[in-house]
Amino acid sequence: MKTNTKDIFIDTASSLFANQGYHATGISEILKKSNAPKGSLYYYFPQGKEQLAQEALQKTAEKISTEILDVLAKASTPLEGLQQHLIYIAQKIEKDLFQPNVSISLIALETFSSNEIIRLECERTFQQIQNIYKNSFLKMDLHEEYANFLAMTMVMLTEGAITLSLTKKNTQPLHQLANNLPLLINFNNLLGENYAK
Amino acid sequence: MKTNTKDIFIDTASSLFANQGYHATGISEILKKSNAPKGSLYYYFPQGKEQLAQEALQKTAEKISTEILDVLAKASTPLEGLQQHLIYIAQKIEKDLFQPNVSISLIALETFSSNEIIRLECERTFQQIQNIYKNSFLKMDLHEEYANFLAMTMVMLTEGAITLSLTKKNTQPLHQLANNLPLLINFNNLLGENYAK
DNA sequence: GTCTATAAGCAGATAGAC
DNA sequence: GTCTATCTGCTTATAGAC
Repeated sequence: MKTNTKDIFIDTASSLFANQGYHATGISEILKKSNAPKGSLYYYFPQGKEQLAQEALQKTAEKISTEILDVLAKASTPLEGLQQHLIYIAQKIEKDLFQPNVSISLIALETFSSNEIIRLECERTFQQIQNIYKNSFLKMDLHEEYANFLAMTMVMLTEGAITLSLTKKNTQPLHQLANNLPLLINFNNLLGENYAK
Repeated sequence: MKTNTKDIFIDTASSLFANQGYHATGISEILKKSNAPKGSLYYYFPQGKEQLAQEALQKTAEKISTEILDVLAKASTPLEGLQQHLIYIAQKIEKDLFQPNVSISLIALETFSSNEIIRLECERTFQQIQNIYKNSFLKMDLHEEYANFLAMTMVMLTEGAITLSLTKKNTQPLHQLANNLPLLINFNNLLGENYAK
Protein backbone atom coordinates (compact mmCIF):
# COMPACT_ATOMS: atom_id res chain seq x y z
CA MET A 1 0.00 0.00 0.00
CA LYS A 2 1.35 3.35 -1.07
CA THR A 3 0.75 6.40 1.07
CA ASN A 4 1.82 9.68 -0.40
CA THR A 5 2.78 11.50 2.77
CA LYS A 6 6.23 10.13 2.22
CA ASP A 7 6.31 11.45 -1.34
CA ILE A 8 5.30 14.89 -0.15
CA PHE A 9 8.21 14.88 2.29
CA ILE A 10 10.59 13.84 -0.46
CA ASP A 11 9.35 16.46 -2.91
CA THR A 12 9.49 19.24 -0.37
CA ALA A 13 12.90 18.21 0.91
CA SER A 14 14.21 17.73 -2.60
CA SER A 15 13.40 21.30 -3.51
CA LEU A 16 14.58 22.88 -0.26
CA PHE A 17 17.86 20.98 -0.09
CA ALA A 18 18.70 21.68 -3.73
CA ASN A 19 18.01 25.39 -3.45
CA GLN A 20 19.14 26.33 0.04
CA GLY A 21 21.49 23.52 0.90
CA TYR A 22 21.55 20.71 3.40
CA HIS A 23 22.59 22.64 6.48
CA ALA A 24 20.44 25.68 5.85
CA THR A 25 17.31 23.57 5.57
CA GLY A 26 15.78 22.61 8.88
CA ILE A 27 13.48 19.72 9.62
CA SER A 28 10.94 22.22 10.92
CA GLU A 29 10.90 24.05 7.58
CA ILE A 30 10.31 20.80 5.73
CA LEU A 31 7.47 19.91 8.08
CA LYS A 32 5.86 23.30 7.70
CA LYS A 33 5.93 23.24 3.88
CA SER A 34 4.76 19.64 3.87
CA ASN A 35 1.89 20.39 6.24
CA ALA A 36 2.76 17.35 8.25
CA PRO A 37 3.65 16.64 11.85
CA LYS A 38 7.11 15.73 13.05
CA GLY A 39 6.17 12.25 14.14
CA SER A 40 5.32 11.00 10.68
CA LEU A 41 8.59 12.21 9.24
CA TYR A 42 10.53 10.08 11.69
CA TYR A 43 8.14 7.24 11.00
CA TYR A 44 9.01 7.23 7.30
CA PHE A 45 12.63 8.21 7.74
CA PRO A 46 13.85 6.59 10.97
CA GLN A 47 17.38 7.80 10.33
CA GLY A 48 16.13 11.35 10.21
CA LYS A 49 17.50 14.18 8.15
CA GLU A 50 20.33 12.25 6.54
CA GLN A 51 18.05 9.53 5.20
CA LEU A 52 15.54 12.08 3.95
CA ALA A 53 18.30 13.97 2.18
CA GLN A 54 19.55 10.83 0.52
CA GLU A 55 16.13 9.87 -0.83
CA ALA A 56 15.42 13.47 -1.85
CA LEU A 57 18.69 13.55 -3.74
CA GLN A 58 17.80 10.37 -5.61
CA LYS A 59 14.54 11.99 -6.64
CA THR A 60 16.33 15.11 -7.88
CA ALA A 61 18.82 12.98 -9.80
CA GLU A 62 16.02 11.03 -11.43
CA LYS A 63 14.24 14.20 -12.45
CA ILE A 64 17.36 15.76 -13.95
CA SER A 65 18.20 12.59 -15.86
CA THR A 66 14.70 12.32 -17.27
CA GLU A 67 14.73 15.94 -18.40
CA ILE A 68 18.02 15.52 -20.25
CA LEU A 69 16.91 12.30 -21.90
CA ASP A 70 13.65 13.91 -23.00
CA VAL A 71 15.27 16.92 -24.55
CA LEU A 72 17.93 14.82 -26.28
CA ALA A 73 15.28 12.50 -27.67
CA LYS A 74 13.36 15.37 -29.23
CA ALA A 75 16.37 17.16 -30.70
CA SER A 76 17.65 16.43 -34.19
CA THR A 77 21.31 16.40 -33.12
CA PRO A 78 23.03 15.93 -29.72
CA LEU A 79 24.49 19.43 -29.93
CA GLU A 80 21.06 20.95 -30.42
CA GLY A 81 19.73 18.85 -27.58
CA LEU A 82 22.43 20.16 -25.27
CA GLN A 83 21.71 23.72 -26.29
CA GLN A 84 18.02 23.24 -25.69
CA HIS A 85 18.70 21.71 -22.31
CA LEU A 86 20.70 24.76 -21.22
CA ILE A 87 17.89 27.02 -22.36
CA TYR A 88 15.40 24.80 -20.57
CA ILE A 89 17.36 25.22 -17.33
CA ALA A 90 17.49 28.98 -17.81
CA GLN A 91 13.73 29.12 -18.32
CA LYS A 92 13.13 26.99 -15.28
CA ILE A 93 15.29 29.31 -13.19
CA GLU A 94 13.39 32.34 -14.42
CA LYS A 95 10.00 30.73 -14.00
CA ASP A 96 10.68 29.46 -10.50
CA LEU A 97 12.20 32.78 -9.46
CA PHE A 98 15.66 31.39 -8.96
CA GLN A 99 14.38 28.50 -6.89
CA PRO A 100 14.67 25.70 -9.43
CA ASN A 101 15.85 22.19 -8.82
CA VAL A 102 18.40 21.73 -11.52
CA SER A 103 21.75 21.15 -9.84
CA ILE A 104 23.33 19.02 -7.19
CA SER A 105 26.57 21.00 -6.91
CA LEU A 106 25.47 22.67 -3.71
CA ILE A 107 24.75 19.42 -1.89
CA ALA A 108 27.88 17.85 -3.36
CA LEU A 109 30.14 20.65 -2.15
CA GLU A 110 28.43 20.81 1.23
CA THR A 111 28.84 17.14 2.01
CA PHE A 112 31.88 15.80 0.15
CA SER A 113 34.05 16.02 3.24
CA SER A 114 31.53 15.41 5.97
CA ASN A 115 28.97 12.86 4.83
CA GLU A 116 30.15 9.86 2.86
CA ILE A 117 26.67 8.50 2.14
CA ILE A 118 25.44 11.66 0.48
CA ARG A 119 28.81 12.25 -1.21
CA LEU A 120 28.55 8.84 -2.88
CA GLU A 121 25.03 9.61 -4.00
CA CYS A 122 26.27 12.82 -5.60
CA GLU A 123 29.17 11.07 -7.28
CA ARG A 124 26.77 8.49 -8.69
CA THR A 125 24.47 11.23 -9.97
CA PHE A 126 27.22 13.16 -11.73
CA GLN A 127 28.38 9.93 -13.35
CA GLN A 128 24.86 9.09 -14.47
CA ILE A 129 24.44 12.47 -16.16
CA GLN A 130 27.85 12.19 -17.77
CA ASN A 131 26.91 8.77 -19.17
CA ILE A 132 23.77 10.19 -20.74
CA TYR A 133 25.83 12.83 -22.50
CA LYS A 134 28.43 10.27 -23.49
CA ASN A 135 25.88 7.94 -25.07
CA SER A 136 24.47 10.79 -27.11
CA PHE A 137 27.96 11.69 -28.35
CA LEU A 138 28.72 8.10 -29.25
CA LYS A 139 25.88 8.26 -31.75
CA MET A 140 27.99 10.80 -33.59
CA ASP A 141 30.65 8.16 -34.14
CA LEU A 142 33.17 9.84 -31.89
CA HIS A 143 36.07 8.02 -30.36
CA GLU A 144 34.92 6.68 -27.00
CA GLU A 145 37.50 8.53 -24.94
CA TYR A 146 36.79 11.75 -26.75
CA ALA A 147 33.05 11.29 -26.21
CA ASN A 148 33.72 10.71 -22.55
CA PHE A 149 35.82 13.84 -22.25
CA LEU A 150 33.19 15.94 -23.99
CA ALA A 151 30.54 14.47 -21.70
CA MET A 152 32.56 15.40 -18.63
CA THR A 153 33.07 18.85 -20.10
CA MET A 154 29.33 19.25 -20.50
CA VAL A 155 28.77 18.38 -16.85
CA MET A 156 31.35 20.95 -15.78
CA LEU A 157 30.00 23.63 -18.09
CA THR A 158 26.39 23.05 -17.09
CA GLU A 159 27.09 23.09 -13.36
CA GLY A 160 29.36 26.11 -13.77
CA ALA A 161 26.79 27.99 -15.85
CA ILE A 162 24.07 27.32 -13.30
CA THR A 163 26.30 28.52 -10.48
CA LEU A 164 27.15 31.72 -12.33
CA SER A 165 23.56 32.39 -13.34
CA LEU A 166 22.23 31.92 -9.82
CA THR A 167 25.00 34.05 -8.30
CA LYS A 168 24.40 36.87 -10.77
CA LYS A 169 20.63 36.46 -10.51
CA ASN A 170 20.72 36.54 -14.28
CA THR A 171 20.46 33.67 -16.72
CA GLN A 172 22.79 35.31 -19.24
CA PRO A 173 25.64 32.81 -18.61
CA LEU A 174 23.34 29.89 -19.41
CA HIS A 175 22.00 31.57 -22.54
CA GLN A 176 25.42 32.67 -23.73
CA LEU A 177 26.79 29.18 -23.23
CA ALA A 178 23.88 27.71 -25.15
CA ASN A 179 24.38 30.13 -28.03
CA ASN A 180 28.11 29.56 -28.29
CA LEU A 181 28.29 25.89 -27.44
CA PRO A 182 29.27 24.97 -31.04
CA LEU A 183 32.48 26.96 -30.53
CA LEU A 184 33.48 24.58 -27.74
CA ILE A 185 31.97 21.24 -28.66
CA ASN A 186 33.26 20.84 -32.17
CA PHE A 187 32.76 17.42 -33.65
CA ASN A 188 34.74 18.22 -36.75
CA ASN A 189 37.73 19.22 -34.70
CA LEU A 190 40.83 17.57 -36.12
CA LEU A 191 42.40 17.52 -32.70
CA GLY A 192 39.39 15.62 -31.45
CA GLU A 193 39.65 13.00 -34.16
CA ASN A 194 43.23 12.38 -33.15
CA TYR A 195 42.27 12.32 -29.51
CA ALA A 196 43.77 9.05 -28.37
CA LYS A 197 46.14 8.49 -31.24
CA MET B 1 48.14 49.89 14.96
CA LYS B 2 47.74 46.42 13.47
CA THR B 3 46.92 43.46 15.65
CA ASN B 4 46.94 40.11 13.98
CA THR B 5 44.27 38.38 16.01
CA LYS B 6 41.85 39.68 13.44
CA ASP B 7 43.92 38.19 10.62
CA ILE B 8 43.95 34.81 12.34
CA PHE B 9 40.18 34.89 12.53
CA ILE B 10 39.93 35.78 8.85
CA ASP B 11 42.37 33.06 7.77
CA THR B 12 40.66 30.38 9.83
CA ALA B 13 37.20 31.43 8.75
CA SER B 14 38.29 31.72 5.13
CA SER B 15 39.42 28.12 5.08
CA LEU B 16 36.49 26.69 7.01
CA PHE B 17 33.81 28.54 5.08
CA ALA B 18 35.33 27.65 1.71
CA ASN B 19 35.66 23.97 2.52
CA GLN B 20 32.63 23.19 4.66
CA GLY B 21 30.30 25.99 3.79
CA TYR B 22 28.76 28.91 5.61
CA HIS B 23 26.03 27.11 7.52
CA ALA B 24 28.09 24.08 8.47
CA THR B 25 30.78 26.22 10.05
CA GLY B 26 30.00 27.37 13.57
CA ILE B 27 31.45 30.32 15.40
CA SER B 28 32.64 27.93 18.07
CA GLU B 29 34.67 25.94 15.54
CA ILE B 30 36.32 29.10 14.26
CA LEU B 31 37.17 30.15 17.82
CA LYS B 32 38.63 26.78 18.64
CA LYS B 33 40.86 26.64 15.56
CA SER B 34 41.89 30.26 16.07
CA ASN B 35 42.73 29.66 19.73
CA ALA B 36 40.88 32.78 20.66
CA PRO B 37 38.03 33.67 22.99
CA LYS B 38 34.58 34.59 21.84
CA GLY B 39 34.74 38.14 23.11
CA SER B 40 37.49 39.22 20.76
CA LEU B 41 35.71 37.89 17.70
CA TYR B 42 32.72 40.09 18.40
CA TYR B 43 35.10 42.95 19.17
CA TYR B 44 36.62 42.76 15.66
CA PHE B 45 33.44 41.73 13.88
CA PRO B 46 30.56 43.49 15.64
CA GLN B 47 28.09 42.19 13.06
CA GLY B 48 29.11 38.64 13.88
CA LYS B 49 29.22 35.71 11.55
CA GLU B 50 27.97 37.51 8.48
CA GLN B 51 30.64 40.20 8.67
CA LEU B 52 33.36 37.64 9.30
CA ALA B 53 32.20 35.63 6.31
CA GLN B 54 32.25 38.67 4.09
CA GLU B 55 35.81 39.60 5.03
CA ALA B 56 36.93 35.98 4.81
CA LEU B 57 35.47 35.76 1.34
CA GLN B 58 37.35 38.86 0.24
CA LYS B 59 40.53 37.26 1.46
CA THR B 60 39.82 34.06 -0.45
CA ALA B 61 39.02 36.05 -3.59
CA GLU B 62 42.28 37.97 -3.28
CA LYS B 63 44.26 34.78 -2.88
CA ILE B 64 42.66 33.10 -5.88
CA SER B 65 43.20 36.17 -8.07
CA THR B 66 46.85 36.44 -7.08
CA GLU B 67 47.45 32.77 -7.82
CA ILE B 68 45.96 33.05 -11.30
CA LEU B 69 47.89 36.22 -12.10
CA ASP B 70 51.13 34.59 -10.91
CA VAL B 71 50.73 31.50 -12.99
CA LEU B 72 49.70 33.47 -16.07
CA ALA B 73 52.70 35.77 -15.68
CA LYS B 74 55.12 32.86 -15.61
CA ALA B 75 53.59 30.93 -18.52
CA SER B 76 54.67 31.50 -22.09
CA THR B 77 51.12 31.51 -23.46
CA PRO B 78 47.72 32.12 -21.84
CA LEU B 79 46.63 28.60 -22.71
CA GLU B 80 49.63 27.10 -20.95
CA GLY B 81 48.98 29.35 -18.00
CA LEU B 82 45.41 28.13 -17.74
CA GLN B 83 46.55 24.51 -17.95
CA GLN B 84 49.13 25.08 -15.24
CA HIS B 85 46.58 26.76 -13.05
CA LEU B 86 44.27 23.74 -13.27
CA ILE B 87 47.17 21.47 -12.35
CA TYR B 88 48.09 23.81 -9.52
CA ILE B 89 44.57 23.52 -8.13
CA ALA B 90 44.71 19.73 -8.40
CA GLN B 91 48.01 19.62 -6.53
CA LYS B 92 46.67 21.91 -3.84
CA ILE B 93 43.65 19.66 -3.38
CA GLU B 94 45.86 16.59 -3.08
CA LYS B 95 48.33 18.27 -0.76
CA ASP B 96 45.70 19.69 1.56
CA LEU B 97 43.81 16.39 1.59
CA PHE B 98 40.77 17.78 -0.16
CA GLN B 99 40.60 20.77 2.14
CA PRO B 100 41.94 23.43 -0.21
CA ASN B 101 40.67 26.95 -0.58
CA VAL B 102 40.27 27.25 -4.30
CA SER B 103 36.63 27.85 -5.01
CA ILE B 104 33.78 30.09 -3.97
CA SER B 105 31.01 28.07 -5.61
CA LEU B 106 29.91 26.56 -2.33
CA ILE B 107 29.43 29.90 -0.58
CA ALA B 108 27.87 31.35 -3.72
CA LEU B 109 25.29 28.58 -4.00
CA GLU B 110 24.60 28.62 -0.27
CA THR B 111 23.86 32.31 -0.07
CA PHE B 112 22.59 33.52 -3.46
CA SER B 113 18.99 33.39 -2.31
CA SER B 114 19.34 34.18 1.37
CA ASN B 115 22.11 36.71 1.89
CA GLU B 116 22.41 39.59 -0.53
CA ILE B 117 25.63 40.98 0.94
CA ILE B 118 27.57 37.76 0.50
CA ARG B 119 25.92 37.04 -2.83
CA LEU B 120 27.17 40.37 -4.17
CA GLU B 121 30.65 39.62 -2.91
CA CYS B 122 30.57 36.31 -4.78
CA GLU B 123 29.32 37.95 -7.95
CA ARG B 124 32.12 40.49 -7.72
CA THR B 125 34.68 37.73 -7.23
CA PHE B 126 33.52 35.67 -10.21
CA GLN B 127 33.63 38.80 -12.36
CA GLN B 128 37.12 39.65 -11.15
CA ILE B 129 38.42 36.20 -12.07
CA GLN B 130 36.69 36.35 -15.43
CA ASN B 131 38.33 39.70 -16.12
CA ILE B 132 41.78 38.28 -15.42
CA TYR B 133 41.15 35.50 -17.95
CA LYS B 134 39.72 37.97 -20.43
CA ASN B 135 42.74 40.25 -20.23
CA SER B 136 45.06 37.35 -20.87
CA PHE B 137 43.02 36.33 -23.92
CA LEU B 138 43.02 39.87 -25.27
CA LYS B 139 46.80 39.64 -25.54
CA MET B 140 46.19 36.96 -28.16
CA ASP B 141 44.45 39.55 -30.34
CA LEU B 142 41.05 37.93 -29.98
CA HIS B 143 37.85 39.77 -30.61
CA GLU B 144 36.75 41.30 -27.31
CA GLU B 145 33.43 39.50 -27.16
CA TYR B 146 35.03 36.20 -27.99
CA ALA B 147 37.69 36.75 -25.32
CA ASN B 148 34.94 37.51 -22.85
CA PHE B 149 33.04 34.35 -23.73
CA LEU B 150 36.15 32.22 -23.42
CA ALA B 151 36.90 33.83 -20.05
CA MET B 152 33.41 33.02 -18.80
CA THR B 153 33.84 29.50 -20.12
CA MET B 154 37.06 29.12 -18.16
CA VAL B 155 35.30 30.19 -14.96
CA MET B 156 32.57 27.63 -15.55
CA LEU B 157 35.00 24.86 -16.44
CA THR B 158 37.27 25.55 -13.49
CA GLU B 159 34.45 25.68 -10.94
CA GLY B 160 32.86 22.61 -12.49
CA ALA B 161 36.11 20.67 -12.51
CA ILE B 162 36.75 21.50 -8.86
CA THR B 163 33.24 20.41 -7.91
CA LEU B 164 33.63 17.10 -9.75
CA SER B 165 37.10 16.44 -8.35
CA LEU B 166 36.03 17.09 -4.78
CA THR B 167 32.88 15.00 -5.14
CA LYS B 168 34.80 12.08 -6.62
CA LYS B 169 37.66 12.57 -4.15
CA ASN B 170 39.87 12.29 -7.20
CA THR B 171 41.60 15.05 -9.12
CA GLN B 172 41.24 13.26 -12.45
CA PRO B 173 38.64 15.75 -13.79
CA LEU B 174 41.00 18.66 -13.17
CA HIS B 175 43.93 16.85 -14.78
CA GLN B 176 41.91 15.66 -17.74
CA LEU B 177 40.56 19.14 -18.33
CA ALA B 178 44.08 20.56 -18.17
CA ASN B 179 45.38 18.00 -20.65
CA ASN B 180 42.58 18.50 -23.15
CA LEU B 181 41.98 22.21 -22.74
CA PRO B 182 43.40 22.92 -26.23
CA LEU B 183 40.51 20.91 -27.67
CA LEU B 184 38.07 23.41 -26.18
CA ILE B 185 39.87 26.72 -26.14
CA ASN B 186 40.97 26.93 -29.72
CA PHE B 187 42.31 30.30 -30.77
CA ASN B 188 42.60 29.31 -34.40
CA ASN B 189 38.97 28.34 -34.50
CA LEU B 190 37.38 29.83 -37.57
CA LEU B 191 34.08 30.04 -35.80
CA GLY B 192 35.73 32.06 -33.09
CA GLU B 193 37.18 34.52 -35.58
CA ASN B 194 33.73 35.11 -36.92
CA TYR B 195 32.30 35.37 -33.44
CA ALA B 196 30.46 38.65 -33.66
CA LYS B 197 30.28 38.91 -37.37
C1' DG C 1 41.50 45.13 24.13
C1' DT C 2 40.77 40.46 26.28
C1' DC C 3 38.15 37.12 28.29
C1' DT C 4 34.17 34.34 30.60
C1' DA C 5 29.60 33.38 31.86
C1' DT C 6 25.32 33.26 30.27
C1' DA C 7 21.29 34.39 27.68
C1' DA C 8 17.71 33.14 24.25
C1' DG C 9 16.43 30.44 20.69
C1' DC C 10 16.53 26.77 17.49
C1' DA C 11 18.38 22.33 15.85
C1' DG C 12 17.54 17.28 15.41
C1' DA C 13 15.59 13.63 17.72
C1' DT C 14 12.40 10.86 20.81
C1' DA C 15 8.62 9.08 23.88
C1' DG C 16 4.40 7.91 24.15
C1' DA C 17 -0.73 9.04 23.73
C1' DC C 18 -4.24 8.15 20.47
C1' DG D 1 -0.02 5.26 11.15
C1' DT D 2 -0.65 10.02 13.15
C1' DC D 3 0.28 13.53 16.13
C1' DT D 4 2.09 16.44 20.19
C1' DA D 5 4.98 17.51 24.03
C1' DT D 6 9.36 17.45 25.32
C1' DC D 7 14.45 16.47 25.82
C1' DT D 8 19.17 17.54 24.95
C1' DG D 9 22.60 19.95 22.95
C1' DC D 10 24.22 23.35 20.07
C1' DT D 11 23.81 27.95 17.81
C1' DT D 12 24.68 33.02 17.62
C1' DA D 13 25.06 36.74 20.36
C1' DT D 14 25.59 39.72 24.58
C1' DA D 15 26.76 41.61 29.23
C1' DG D 16 30.04 42.87 31.93
C1' DA D 17 34.42 41.78 34.74
C1' DC D 18 39.26 42.57 34.24
